Amino acid sequence: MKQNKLFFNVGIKNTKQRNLVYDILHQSSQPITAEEIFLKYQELDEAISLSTIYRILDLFSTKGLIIKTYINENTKACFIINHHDHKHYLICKNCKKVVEIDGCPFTTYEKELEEKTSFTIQGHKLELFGLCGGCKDSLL
Amino acid sequence: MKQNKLFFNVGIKNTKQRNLVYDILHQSSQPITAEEIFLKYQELDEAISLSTIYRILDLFSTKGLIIKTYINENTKACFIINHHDHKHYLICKNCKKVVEIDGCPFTTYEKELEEKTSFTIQGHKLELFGLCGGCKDSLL
DNA sequence: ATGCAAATGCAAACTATTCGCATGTGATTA
DNA sequence: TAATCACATGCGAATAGTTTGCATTTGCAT
Ligand SMILES: [Mn+2]
Ligand SMILES: [Mn+2]
Ligand SMILES: [Zn+2]
Ligand SMILES: [Zn+2]
Repeated sequence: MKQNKLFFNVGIKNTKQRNLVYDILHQSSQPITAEEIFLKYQELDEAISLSTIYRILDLFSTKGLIIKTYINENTKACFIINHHDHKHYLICKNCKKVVEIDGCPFTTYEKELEEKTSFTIQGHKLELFGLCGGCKDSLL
Repeated sequence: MKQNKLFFNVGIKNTKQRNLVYDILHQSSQPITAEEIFLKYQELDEAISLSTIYRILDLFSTKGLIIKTYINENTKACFIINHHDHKHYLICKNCKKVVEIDGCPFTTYEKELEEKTSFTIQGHKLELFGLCGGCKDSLL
């Protein structure tokens, strides 16, 4: 099997399953669930065990290749390629569309808060929700 | 049983279980899970079925008496009394302490975003995480 | 090519939550 | 106060998402 630079760099083995799961995540513009990956995998006429997908997603997460997130008050975990840029999402409550927001509205706020609370702030999660342009119109 | 004004107002029956679950939520300063409620209920030498707790929490949520939230990237749902004020939380990654932040850093930001994205924004969820004062010290 | 640690597949376990159904209870009415 | 009845509860079973144990297979260093 052709060496995978990405996997080699983080010190994990190169397998057919990992390559394909990575490709699927890479081609997805939105966060996707383990089961969605499973289904896309099958569409490519390949077989994989769902537990292998979970193990791969876990590994990718700890190696920092992907981000695990619970979007949309959901019970299912979602995964997305880690582009190493800080992103937030806008989620349509009606059609569940997820739109990336660029930029982050916090710059000074976290500093203020650190002083007020004596916490050291390491990160945050911001999710905005509402109705997208399309749904707004169709719900008239 | 003494009439419960709060329950009467939202048109639901007054039961021992509902009263006690409400009290437990009311006395908790932090969001708590169904199971935590179950355990506190038992500490009061009362018995209840866990499924009844889930049904009560569901009812309280739809009646607007409480808020269901998935805090801390957690797989379990948490519940807290609805004080009808907009709150955010600061969560310690080490000890899991949850601290309320007063105020909300967004005022103009949502408007800007509506223009940029054509979404109608109806709400948002912001969670900040880091280390609390105590944990910062003890992790030296 | 060989050996071995690590990855996979499968089934079973697990956790949080929901549901069906028999029984019990609170609110309304007489 | 007693009768009524819709609705609340308890119990166990079902479900959804995820994890784990173990036998088998595979990638990679030698
Ligand atoms: Mn941000
Ligand atoms: Mn806010
Ligand atoms: Zn939409
Ligand atoms: Zn702490």
